[in-house]
Parts: sequence; C-alpha cells; structure tokens
Amino acid sequence: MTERNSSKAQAITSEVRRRIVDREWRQGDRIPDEAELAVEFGVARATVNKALQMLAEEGLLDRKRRAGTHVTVNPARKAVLTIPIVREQIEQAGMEYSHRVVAQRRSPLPAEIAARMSLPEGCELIHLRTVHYGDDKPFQAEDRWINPAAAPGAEAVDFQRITANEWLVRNFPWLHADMAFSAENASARDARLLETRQGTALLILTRTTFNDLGAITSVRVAFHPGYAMIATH
Amino acid sequence: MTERNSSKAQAITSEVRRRIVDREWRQGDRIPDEAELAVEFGVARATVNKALQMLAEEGLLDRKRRAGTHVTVNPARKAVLTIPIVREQIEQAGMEYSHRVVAQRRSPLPAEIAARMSLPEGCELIHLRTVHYGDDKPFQAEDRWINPAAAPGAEAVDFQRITANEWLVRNFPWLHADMAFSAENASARDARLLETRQGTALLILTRTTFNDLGAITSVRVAFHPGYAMIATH
DNA sequence: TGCCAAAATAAGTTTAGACATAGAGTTGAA
DNA sequence: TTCAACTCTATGTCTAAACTTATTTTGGCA
Repeated sequence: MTERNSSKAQAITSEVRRRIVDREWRQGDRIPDEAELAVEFGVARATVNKALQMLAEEGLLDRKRRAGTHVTVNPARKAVLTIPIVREQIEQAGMEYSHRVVAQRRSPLPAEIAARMSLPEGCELIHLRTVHYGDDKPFQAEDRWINPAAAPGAEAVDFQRITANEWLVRNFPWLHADMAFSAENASARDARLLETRQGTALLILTRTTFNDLGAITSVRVAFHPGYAMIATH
Repeated sequence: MTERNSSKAQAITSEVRRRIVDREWRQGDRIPDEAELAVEFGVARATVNKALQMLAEEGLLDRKRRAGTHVTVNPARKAVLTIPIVREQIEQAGMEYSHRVVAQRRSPLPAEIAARMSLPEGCELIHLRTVHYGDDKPFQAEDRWINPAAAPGAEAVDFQRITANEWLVRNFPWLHADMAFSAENASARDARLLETRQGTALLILTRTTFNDLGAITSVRVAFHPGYAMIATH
C-alpha cells in the first residue's frame, strides 16, 4: 500500500486513489463498502470512513447512503486558490514591499458595487484606491469600498501605515465572501497606476466580504500585466 | 449555539466561527483546548477535534500539538474553484452546446509546453484546437496537447463526437494538476475563433494534469470576452 | 549562566461499538 | 398497474477510551 503521511487513513486514500488511477476501479463502478474495506485493510470502519470522505470531498468518489460508494463519472475539477496578503506575497518573493494610497474619501456608492454589496445605491462609503509595489514596480492596483457600518473604526485608520486589507482581515473576520476572476483591458487609470499601456490585458479579481452586519468591503484588484494566479490540486 | 447541519460538529464550527467573528476570541488568542470545549459543549473530544480541524482547514484557526489552538492572525483567503465540464456548464445555463474541432494533428512540442509537461522539447504529441459554443456563440477556445504515452488510445478517438476533456476525464483520472489563471490580449487567432477583436482582454486558464505515467495533457483555455470565473467561500 | 534531558501537555489518530438516517428495494393493497 | 408503506442496508455521526507524537516547560547539572 502506498504510504503518505504515516497515517492509516492517508495510506488508504493513496491506495484507493491508485486503484482508481490504475483503473482497477473504473468510473461508475461501485466499490466495496466500508465494512469490507475495513477488513481488507485491517482497520476500523471509522478509519475507512475518514479516508473515503476525503476522496469524496476531492470529487473522486460519490457516496450515498444505502447506494454505496461509486467512482465519480465526470469528476469536476476542483482547485483551491490561496489569495495571500499582498505584502506577504511580495516579501516572500524576496522583493521590498511598498504601497501608495492614491485616493481616500467618502463617496456615494455606484450602482454596480452597491448591487454586489447589497447596499442602497448612492449611500456613502469609504472609497480607497491603492497601488502595491514590489521593489518599486507596480504589483497590483486596488479599488476598494469599505462599509463603516460593518467595519466601525475604518474612518479613523491611517491606511498609509497599514494596508486596508491587513487592517480589515485582522479586525473583521468574515463569514462569507464572493469572488470572481476576469480579464479587462487596462483603462487609462489602470495603465497609469500599473505603469503600462492602455488596453493591456489585466487579470482582475473582485471580492466582496460579508459578516453578520452585512457587506464589509468590496474590492477590485488589477494585477500587473503577465501576472498568473496559481492553483494546485 | 447556532445550528447548521443538525450535526454536532457543524454546530460547534458555527459557534466557534461566531465567537471569532464577534471578537469574543480575537486574532492571536489561544482558545480553550479540546477537552475543555468538549465539556462545555457536552460532546466527546473527537467531535470537538473534527469541528476544529474543519476550521483549521478553512484557515481560521492555527493548531499545534502542545501549543494549543489559536485564532489565525492573518488568515489567507482560500477559495475553492470548481472548473466544470464545458458542455455541462453551457447546458446548465440553458444554452445549446456545440463544438468544433479546428485542428487535430501530431506536432512537435513547443518548448514552453514541454517544460510544463516535463517532457523533452520537440517530441511528438497530439495537438488539438477546439472551440466550444453556447447557442452558436463562442464560449471558449481550447488549445490542447495530449500525451499518448500517458493516455493510450487517444489517437484513435474521434474528438468531433466526444470532447477531449470528457474523454480524458472519463478514461484517465489524474493524480495531480497544475493550474494558472492569467489575462492575455487576444491574438489574431484567438480573435477569429472567439469572434472578437484582436487585443481584447481574455481570461486564460492553463492546466496540466499528471498521472503515474507522467503528463497526460496540457491545455490553454481562452474564455470569451467578459467571462468571469466565480468562486465562493 | 547555559545546556540537555525528562516531564507534561495538547493535538493527532485509531478503535469498537452504538445509533441515526437516507434512500433503494420489496411488498401488498387499491 | 401503480403507488404507498415498509424493510433493509451502507453511509453518517457520535462516544469513550487508549495510544502516539510534536512541542513546550521545567529542572537538574555543569
């Protein structure tokens, strides 16, 4: 049996994965039930259960009470993205981090962002525009709206000293987040902030986070040209 | 205690999450150990363990043996992306799916893709270019290389009838995948295939999958302009 | 003081056993 | 034939107890 973590459950996931990859168990096949596998591997049923649940979460197995466990027919590919704190990301790459607050004021909320945040259009939020640099080269430009109703104290913070992201993450953990990746041609402003040409394709991440008081913040991050967001599975 | 799934472990994760969001337990704080929480919630320690492990995976808690469980200071945001099978995605949106194989031939592998697949440059793979349509409007253009050494039988498949993705997914489950999102200005070819203007910003997904025989396939998917990849947490 | 070994502790894992529950399969009445 | 009611089974969940292991703390010794 292929080992992995010295843990029995991990060893079982590896072995089951191997059987699937080697097509001993084919897509759609029903695999032996937990009790049988427990006997085969010489472990308790709870251990087999843990292993199979991991593989089900990964999307390799479909499990249903009474119907048993089947190898997923068309496994959808799931990928876990880790969106790091900008500063940490830049410092980890061995570059020197700096950032510049381009604008900070109260402004009435545009319709599009109001919809994302489930707030009435035109209500006043804190609007913040920041550029983050690695070794003085623009890394990402962020355009952020902060809801002081869900994040009290935001108005008194000096966002030159601490980034909005870090302050928010540290002070207002969220319950739920919406996220989307898209591509946009750099606007004149994007181009200026990221020191590139207008029209250049930029990877855009928009993210809105909520806690029990409603939307905390909505941010549009434009990455520098050529940036790639990595995910693994 | 906030309920969620009728399961005790879920109820505990909800309650712990609430305490963190409501700042009863602050970032960096050490929370009571499993035994104490088990007494407080009136459950077995294993149940508390399961609940806290879920929150640790989510990134809300840091756990170390002997040192205890702490609320994560700078939680990195993790998001799970589900990359659906194109056809299913289009049909789910209520559109009619169709696809067109633009080119299919054996070609020597370009350097960049060879590197991604850990194969020698110039070795011959199956090169496939396909456009996927929803209601006859281009949805995505894919440029795929298939390694017949890791996916035997690929040369005999009629990719007009079944998409390469579906055939591969059904026949060659993978062990590991590399994925990246980026943005590119549409090349002349991209523009023609996606019926848009050259230079338009396109969301690009590149994905390479591996099994125990090596790289199975490497694909570059260009989505139609304006497409957004959604993730939630 | 500084260093190393031993003790203590909190999480990690496993087990056997129990009960819960979804849902496929079967039966019987209309 | 059809459908509702029931049965049965594989997974889902929980428990109490034990053992393992990483890591911190402590205390002895040089």
